[in-house]
Amino acid sequence: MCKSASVKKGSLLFQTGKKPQWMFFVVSGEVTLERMSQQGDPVVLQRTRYGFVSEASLQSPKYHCDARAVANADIIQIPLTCLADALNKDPAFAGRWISMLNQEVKRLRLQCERLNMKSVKDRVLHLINTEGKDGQYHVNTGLKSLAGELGVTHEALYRTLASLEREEVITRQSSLLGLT
Amino acid sequence: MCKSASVKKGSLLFQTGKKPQWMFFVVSGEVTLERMSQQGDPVVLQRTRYGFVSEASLQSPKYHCDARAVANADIIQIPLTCLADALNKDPAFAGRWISMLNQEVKRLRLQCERLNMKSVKDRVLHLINTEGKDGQYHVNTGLKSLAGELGVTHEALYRTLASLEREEVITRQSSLLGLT
DNA sequence: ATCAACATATGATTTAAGTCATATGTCTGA
DNA sequence: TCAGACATATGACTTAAATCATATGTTGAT
Repeated sequence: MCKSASVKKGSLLFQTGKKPQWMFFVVSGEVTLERMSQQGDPVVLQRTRYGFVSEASLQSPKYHCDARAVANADIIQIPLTCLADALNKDPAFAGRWISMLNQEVKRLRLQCERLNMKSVKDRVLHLINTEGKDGQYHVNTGLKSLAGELGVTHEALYRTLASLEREEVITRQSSLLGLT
Repeated sequence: MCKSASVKKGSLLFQTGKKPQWMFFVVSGEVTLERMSQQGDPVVLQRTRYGFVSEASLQSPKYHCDARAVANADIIQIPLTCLADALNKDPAFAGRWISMLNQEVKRLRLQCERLNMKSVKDRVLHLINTEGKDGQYHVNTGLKSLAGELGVTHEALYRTLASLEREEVITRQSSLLGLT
């Protein structure tokens, strides 16, 4: 019923406009949900290292974005019919699914809150406080990519991190950002 | 089981930190979900004129934001126990609930995409294109409030709208923004 | 081991938006 | 109907971030 697959870095799990047939679960590696902006640069809508990709496509007639493996990834594909069955017949499973969607809604609300902040400094601190653990945030995919998620240029992020470190508000050890 | 209530403009349906007991459905009026930023100004996380407020609080031990009636509102309160029961026993209802969460996830992803745009002009056009209907967006709650949702100052929004109108990219008739 | 591609980093300059000020328009409650 | 509160609007000035340039560090493929 379900099937496993390995996908190469750069390949697409699905494309905008196509009809959803599977639900994808990322076991390892990394998959992003992307849309092209009018300006032609890709916007990352979701980034998954372990979990479902495009949960919201469950009842969609077609995808509204692309899913791209940004690193070699192992994924599990579940037929949507199978998933719909499980949701219908297993209330506990449906409950866990709802739970996951609730989490995603909360995460997205926090991200919107963050993107509403004017200064890069505020966004970085908000990120550490909301996505981090004990004032420690692990940068998984490089600062350039993080800059994109924070809605700022990579230059602005480099400068802000350097400045925050100089002011001794945060510390940096390789890819770990910590509040002092 | 469920109970109706009228709430006055300005009053809170619930507060940050309190334990969720009810799910609220807005029948008329308007309710916002708000959090105070470090700077002390409120950030609107959700704005509902008809529908559920704080769907994501279903399985939360406590609220992570306030719900405020920003206009006199009529609401229905459903005990969470009752809602949980319905989700458990009625797969069709659970399906509709999941559907609603899917919609909210998509809406939030679009909002994040919008907030990632650098210029006010781009955000306004993206808003009309994604939230509008046939290139027409109805401003429900005033431009000042819209400015907040777009993550810009009201002055910047006034100027941008005036400029877009001057350049004949959009038209404005009272509270309707239309692409030309 | 070397090269190419890419991330990180920082300086110089430009620009869009924020901030502050002020004025008019609109709504609401006494 | 009047007054106060608030939204809309626009100008002047400031500022933070974008943009453009350049340099070093890191990584991966051949």
